[in-house]
Parts: sequence; C-alpha cells; structure tokens
Amino acid sequence: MNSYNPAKLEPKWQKVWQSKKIFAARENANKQKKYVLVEFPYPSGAGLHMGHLRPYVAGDVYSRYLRMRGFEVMYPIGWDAFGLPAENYAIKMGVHPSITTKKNVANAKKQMLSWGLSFDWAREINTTDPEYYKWTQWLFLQFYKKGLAYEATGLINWCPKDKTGLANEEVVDGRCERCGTEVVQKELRQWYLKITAYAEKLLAGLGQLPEWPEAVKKSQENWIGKSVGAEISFEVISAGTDKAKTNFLILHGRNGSSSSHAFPWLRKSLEAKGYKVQVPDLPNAGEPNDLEQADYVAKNCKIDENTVIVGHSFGGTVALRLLEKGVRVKKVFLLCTPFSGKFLDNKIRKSVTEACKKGFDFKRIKANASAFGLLYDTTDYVVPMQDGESFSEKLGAQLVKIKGNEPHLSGAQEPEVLGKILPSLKVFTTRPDTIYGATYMVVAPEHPVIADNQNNIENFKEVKKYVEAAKKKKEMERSAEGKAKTGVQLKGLKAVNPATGQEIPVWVADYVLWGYGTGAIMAVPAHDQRDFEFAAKYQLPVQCVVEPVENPEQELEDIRQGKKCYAGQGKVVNSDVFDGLSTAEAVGKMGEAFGRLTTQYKLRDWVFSRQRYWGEPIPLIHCEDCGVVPVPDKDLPVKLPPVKKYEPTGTGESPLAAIKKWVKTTCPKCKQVAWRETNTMPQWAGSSWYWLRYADPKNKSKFADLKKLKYWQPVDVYFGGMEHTTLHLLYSRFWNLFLYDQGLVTEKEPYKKRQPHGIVLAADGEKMSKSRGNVVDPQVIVKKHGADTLRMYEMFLGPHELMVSWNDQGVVGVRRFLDRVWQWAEELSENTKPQNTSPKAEKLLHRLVKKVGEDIEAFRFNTAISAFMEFHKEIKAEPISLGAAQSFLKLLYPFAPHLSEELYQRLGGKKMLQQEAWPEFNAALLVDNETELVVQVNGKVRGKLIVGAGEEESAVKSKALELPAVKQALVQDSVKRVIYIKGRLINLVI
RNA sequence: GCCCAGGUGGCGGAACUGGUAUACGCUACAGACUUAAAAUCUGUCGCCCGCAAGGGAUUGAGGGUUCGAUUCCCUCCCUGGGCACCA
Repeated sequence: MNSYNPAKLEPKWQKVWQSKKIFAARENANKQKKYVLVEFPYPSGAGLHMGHLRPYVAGDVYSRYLRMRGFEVMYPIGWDAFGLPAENYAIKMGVHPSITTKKNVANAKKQMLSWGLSFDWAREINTTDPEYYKWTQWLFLQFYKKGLAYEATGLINWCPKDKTGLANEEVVDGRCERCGTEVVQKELRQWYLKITAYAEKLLAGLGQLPEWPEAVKKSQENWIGKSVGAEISFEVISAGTDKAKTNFLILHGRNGSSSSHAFPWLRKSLEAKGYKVQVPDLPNAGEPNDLEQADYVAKNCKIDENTVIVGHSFGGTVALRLLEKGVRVKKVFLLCTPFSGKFLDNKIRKSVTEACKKGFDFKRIKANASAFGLLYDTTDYVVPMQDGESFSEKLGAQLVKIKGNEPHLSGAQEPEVLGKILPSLKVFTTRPDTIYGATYMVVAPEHPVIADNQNNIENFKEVKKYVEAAKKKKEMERSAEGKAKTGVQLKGLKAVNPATGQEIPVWVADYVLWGYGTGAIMAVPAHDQRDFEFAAKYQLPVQCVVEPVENPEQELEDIRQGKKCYAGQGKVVNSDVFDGLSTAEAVGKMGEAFGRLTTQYKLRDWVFSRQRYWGEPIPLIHCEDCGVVPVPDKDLPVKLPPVKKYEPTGTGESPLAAIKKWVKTTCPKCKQVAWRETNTMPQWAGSSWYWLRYADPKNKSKFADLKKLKYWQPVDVYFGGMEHTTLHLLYSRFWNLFLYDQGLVTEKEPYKKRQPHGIVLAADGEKMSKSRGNVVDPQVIVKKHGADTLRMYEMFLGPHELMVSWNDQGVVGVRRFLDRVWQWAEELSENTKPQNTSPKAEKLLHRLVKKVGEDIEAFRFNTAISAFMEFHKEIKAEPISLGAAQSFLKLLYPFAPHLSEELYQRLGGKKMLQQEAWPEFNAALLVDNETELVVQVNGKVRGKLIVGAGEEESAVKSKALELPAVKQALVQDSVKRVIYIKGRLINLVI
C-alpha cells in the first residue's frame, strides 16, 4: 500500500490538468454559463499570501463544483501590475519595473499552480502589457470624448512620500492609503473623471443588486452621500455705505432695447432693493457698432467707480469697449457675450462678428474693473459656451454656467441672473423649512466672499489670520479637536434673510466645509446642533421656527425660548404664511419660494492622474492651436518610453516630462509641434474594466467583442475583500455604467453577486505582517502538508465572510482527515471482492450529497468540511461499494482535488473528476422511519424515546408517561397540555 | 455621534423555519502499540455540587413574548468594520 504523498502526486495532477486544458472556458451556446471572478493580484516581490489564498480557493471550489453541475464556467486570472512597489524598486536599484513585474508574475503563477487553482490560463491578462493598456487608454478616450474626463487646477490630495496626487477614496484618516504618509493639499493641474455625473445612477444601481451584501451597498451609499434640499441665495451688503453707492448700468444687445428681454424686470427688482439703475436705449440696435454705442454710453450715462455694468450679449462687447476707453467701474458682468464671432445656429451676424474680429485689449480692460462675472446659458443656441471659456481664460474670471428661463438668457424674468449680479451668498440646505430661523450665516475659510470683500471687511486682519490658521490645520487635527467650534465674524458685511428681510451677520468658521455644498450655510441654531453650539459660544440669536408635535410641555417651552436645540420634524411656527405646515410639506414649499430644490452628493470627481512613471500614459496631446487633442485610435497604445531616472520630480510633474524626445510630438489635427500629456493613470485604471477583457483577451481590434461579452456578462459571483468597497468596486461600476450607456457592454451592473471574505489574521489575532514576524507562508504549508490540506484548512477555519485566525496547530486536523481518507480508499482499492454499501452508509452518503451541495452554493465551506469528517468517521467501518466510494470522492474533489483525483483513478474512475457529473441524492433516502424523540416536562429534557416517524400523539404520550424520570416529575401534578412535534420532541406541560 | 456586522467551552467554531446548545477540529489528559520517543489507534474532556447515580445554572448583561429562545422583541455593555462638523 502506498502512503499519502502530496508532494509527489499534486504536481503530477497539476500537469495533467494543464495539458488536458480541462479548465478552458468556451462560448458554448448549449450550456448555461457561469462567470466566477476573483480580484486579480498585484504581483509583489513578497509573493502571494494567505489573504490571496482565501478568495482564490473559494472561487476554485465553486468553479469546480459548477463545472460538475454542467455549467460552462469561466474562472480567469491576471495581473494588476502597474503600481508603486515595482517603481520604487526601480528607483532604488535601477531595474526597469517591467523586469521586476515579469519576475514576480512568474513566481506568483508558480504559487497559484501549486495550489491547484483551476484558472483558465489561456485568458491570462496583464494590465502592463501594451496590448492591454492600449484598451485602457482607448476607454479613457471614450470618457474624454463624452466630456467626462476633464482637466482642472485645484486643491488636491498630495502624498509627499509617493510624490503624486491621490483620489479622495485613497485618503484614509488624512493619510495616504498606500504608504500611510500624511496627505497635504496642493494646488495642481490634474485630470479628473466625472464620476459625479454618475452619482445618481451608481446609487440607483445598488437597488438592482439583491445579491450584494447590505454592508457593501450601505457603504457605497454613504460614500455617494446623497442629500435632497434647496439652494438659496442670500444677498450680501456691506454695512451702510456700499448699498447706496452701488449703481447698475444695463446694456442690451443686438436687436434689444430698454423694454425688451428681462431688462424691465431686472430694473424693477434692483430698484426695489434700493439700487440706482440705468438702462439706456443704444443707437442702431439692429446693426450695432460697438465703438459707436460705447461712445454713446460714455456721453449719456453716469458712470463711476461704484458702477456695475451688466452687458447682455453684444451689450457685453460694448461694456468691454468702454473699459478700453479708460472708463473705470466696479464690476462687469458679461451675459452670453460673443468672443469668437461664430454662432451655434450658423447664422450671419455681420456687425457682431466684425466687432469680435477686432479683438480686445485685455490688459487695459482688466485694469479698469476690479472684478468680472461671466454668465453663460447652457441652453444657448447662439453664443457657444466656448466663448465664455475664452473670456474666462483672458480675464482670469470664473465662468458660471446657468440655465436661463429662455435660451440665451432672453426670458422676461431671469432670476438666476439677478441672483448672480447682486453680491450674494448661495447656501445649500436640507432644511429650507427652517429658513425663518436663520439668524446668521457661516462661510468656509476658503470661500471667495472673504477675498472679494477685502475692503469691506472691517476686521480683515483678524479674519485673514483665522483663515490662514484654518488652512494649516490638517484634516486630522480638525476632527481631533472634536466638536469645539471656532470662528470669526466678518464685520462690515451683512446678509439679508430672503424670508424675513432681516439683516444677519456673516461669520467664517471651519466647521463649514468648502468641499461640500456651496461652502456656505444659513445657520439655524434653533434646529441644528452644530449651529446651536456655535451660537451659544458666540451669543448669536436663536429663533425657534419648528415645534415638535409630540414632546412634553416642559421641553417644548425650552425649545420655544431657544434654550434647547430641536433638529427633528414637527410643525412650522413663526414663519409668516407658512405657519402650521408640517416640516415635510414646508421643505418643498419654502425651498421653491426662496430658492430652488436641488440635490447634493458627497461624492467628488475622481482625480485620475498620477505624477509617476509606472502607469498607463494618458493618451492626449497638447497643441497650442488645437488645444487638447486625443491620440488617434490608430496610434494607440501610447507606450511608456524607456527612461534613465524613475524618480518623480516632486514638483507635480511626472518623470515622463523629462523625456523631451518622447514629450515632443506632432498634433494629430494640424501636424504642428505639440506635447504629450505626461501624467499617467492611477492604479485603479486597469482594474476598472479587466473583467470585460477576460471575455475576449486576445482581441486586437476591440477591447472585447460584444457577442462574447453578451455570453459572459455579468459576473455571476465576484469574490473579494471589503477594502475595495468604495474604491475598485465603485470605480468599476462607474466604468461599466458608462460603457453601458455607450452601448459597448450589455449589462448595466457588472457583478451580479459580491461575496466578501474575512481577512486571515495570524495565530496571535494580529494582522500578519513582516514586522510582527507572524506571517504564515502558504508555500511552507504546501511543502509540509500539500495543497489539499492548505486549501481545506483555509476553508475550515471559519465562515468565509468573517475574519479568522490562522492556527498552525489546527492544520494537522485536516491533514489527519486526508490521511484517513487515503488509507480507507487504498484499502478499498486493494479489496478485490466487490461489496455492497450498507443501508446506513447509503443513507449517510445521500445526506452528504445534499449537505455539501447546499453548503457550497451558500459558501458555507467550513460546515461542508465538518460534514465530510463526520461522514467519514461514521462509515469507515461500513461495507461500501466502489461506486459509493467514487461518489464520496466526487464530493471531496472541489476541496481536495489532487487527492480525490488520484484515489478516483485508483478506484477505477475512467474520466477526470472534473468531467464527471455531481452526484444526485435520493430524497426518499433522507427520511428516517424511526427517530429519537426528546421527552420534555415543562421544557426540560427528562428522557428519550425511539418512535416510528409517523407515530400519533396519544401513542407517544403514553410511552412518554412510562419513563421513570417523567413519572418522578409527575408525582404531584397532572399533565395540562401536550406539545408534540413529529420527529423532534414531546413536551408535557404540568 | 450615525450605519453595518458580531459576542456560544481552554482555543477556532456548529446549531434547519423558535424544538436535545456546545457538532467538527485543535489543545489537554489517560490507555494501546514501542526498549523509548514521534506517528497512529482507543477513550475522556464546558462550568458548579456529588464517590457515584443524579441534580443545578449556562450562549455578553438585564427584561419581555412563548409550552419551549443562541434564534423573535425592548434596553444596555463590549469587539470589529464603514462614515463622520456633509448643512
């Protein structure tokens, strides 16, 4: 008899399986498909660890099981190989990351093969392979072409150690998710993916994923952070003087007049607020001349340094000519003013185009006004948005895109315009129903209203000091201080509560975040805990406008008097015509009355560029004339050039920027000299679509063939870790939803079921780490006990989704079990006399078939393994037929494939186990005809009875009453009630 | 603070839909085999009282529903994870 020698037989079967390609997946129209996915690893120098093993083995057990159940199973694997470790190694040792990667991949693959994983290696992919990242780049360009990839300069999270920008999702507790270095804010030009455009779809999609764990869905929901409320503008005035001095000059456009468009309404609205307004009728409005009109205005209107010019369309051109002439004003608003002289409707407007062609002296213009406002209509069909962008660049002013009541902002009323031209603070609130209780306003330290009003803020020095201190505070410190709120009043500024008309103070405080909503709030101390604390500290007034409906009288009095904050729902009071409404009704009504209803998300756009070498180059070209131009499909991939130094510059430029020869290229549009984008993509890029590539990994003309995608999509089960919930899992859903909208994939949601797994801790209950010296190397276990033991113990440790502690001593339990199975089967194989399975063994086997099948489908691997052990203990001395023993091996196969395969052959199996069918169970055999029944008196166990399965209550009762223990218990009382559960128990109640 | 898991022997954990709590494995102890040890096999093994037969309490704590609760409900405590001054 041979003894069990996994070191010998495991490599043998691994070779056979590979050579016979029994794990290859094909598009087979006659079979139902199953797509089992595990997160592909980063091939690190340290090799794969226990954390990788857990999901991979789970996926393997499941895949092998499904194949035996007759499904066409795809279980693919690949390498997420861009990333910092290889790059950092390159910096240190000068070895190209691709070499390190290749070496590490070879090693990890060896490990995977040694674990007996049934991957389809023909579909292996590698994100660093140009044939792969060609399509990552191509997909990026699809985003770009749809306006979902954009370049912007802004404060971003910057890791000083890795010297690169990070996405919001990569910052954990103010530290770099990868290296733990404290993240700083840095002003940089970056590429963004507009994931916010998909916030609603990403949220709604969660509702269509019943097989996802609640925890994962909740977490994504939190991260997206939707809140419904209203945006409301509060007019801002500077104390006393300013309002009287400011005056408005409104200039109409071509074919306009003082009585056309929204001009009469605007005049009335402004005058009602106490401003002086001039709206001249300009000469030759039909075919206007900008210079002539500017002269006319200069002669006929009163203009001083407190004048705000509002120029609509061509009126804006006239306004700029006025400044060129040397007229000094306070501010100029350009409303849909043309720049290029080209129009969206392609009509000819000769006078306008000619005026544009003259160009502008922006230096002079900028010198003659202290501020510019650019208001452009998103529904305009005449003046392109591009014109607004051009002005924005030339004037250094922010372009504000609004949606007018009529296109080209030509409605009879344009409230959005009014809101913008009056100095105002916009707030977002989820409680517009409490607006009558807004007794002060707070802006974030970064809010531009502070810099804009430098001259109007009396205590500007103090404010500036506060703002600078706040900016220095790291995120960490802000939260470490807890809820202690600080702030400074902007003295000299007042806001007007649009509901009450009252003037209220404006404060700056860092409890208001620049990154959320509008960076400004209306503070309602009576009904918001944070505002209440702040008001208490700085003695600001508290005005109760909501009363709870059900609270006891005592508390109600405190709330009414503003002594207590009440943030709940209730009845609206002290709110004029809205009194008596429920807060729920009032949210909508008051939101619409004083602003507009809108929705906010916590989700931020995804910072998509990294200033590092080892990533996919962003396939864009910067041309002086054509702007940003995508690299044509035929020129993809943009390959990483060889470099001498991998070190990031640290200035915010990627190491690629130093490769002059590579950077310099020609513009695909105009063939002039142009420059390549030197940023690379984040590591998340390659994994945002990899599961699609598996369906068609060798395709040279497409990222994946739609027919093949249709067969394989969606992923049926995706095994992976909790740590990717708001990273990879969110990002890849975003890419998939986008591709779905482009008709490039067939499913809205990529993963039908998500199966998370608990992390594997060391024996000491700590995380495995080199520094703690508690790492268990899977290869050591393979060497000592074999892969089958490793796999089974890993599964046996505990429920797949819970965290478990590896215990080296525990491994032997599984090893002993496999040893016993081996002995048992060997003895059977040597027994030449055929025998019949005993009824007991037969019954237990059928139970095992049912149990193991159910457990695998529910990913309860640990209890399936217990069942094997129990079964084996029970039957090892029973007579058993060859067929029954083979069935047992079929069940064991997904867990311990090598041992099962070997023994199956020795017991006369003809095919590979993977090609055999999963055993069926006979339901009739599962029923017991005699059962052990528990006899209880008042719920306490007093004895046991063996009775027939169908036995009636009366018969069981009389048998039960005969039991001595029952008799003893019944000495003094009589049975009042009998509860009889067939096959379970009889309970005598006395 | 909010949301989501979870809390069962010395340890990892099991228990279907409310029906014998502690399956399976580890550890420990005893025995067999051995010159001896390892390996293997057999047995014992949650707690308290008891020589034993037997009895009692017990699934984080307290309360409730029920003939019966690890399981359902309420309050609280603890551990892990997520979000966190999100207006």
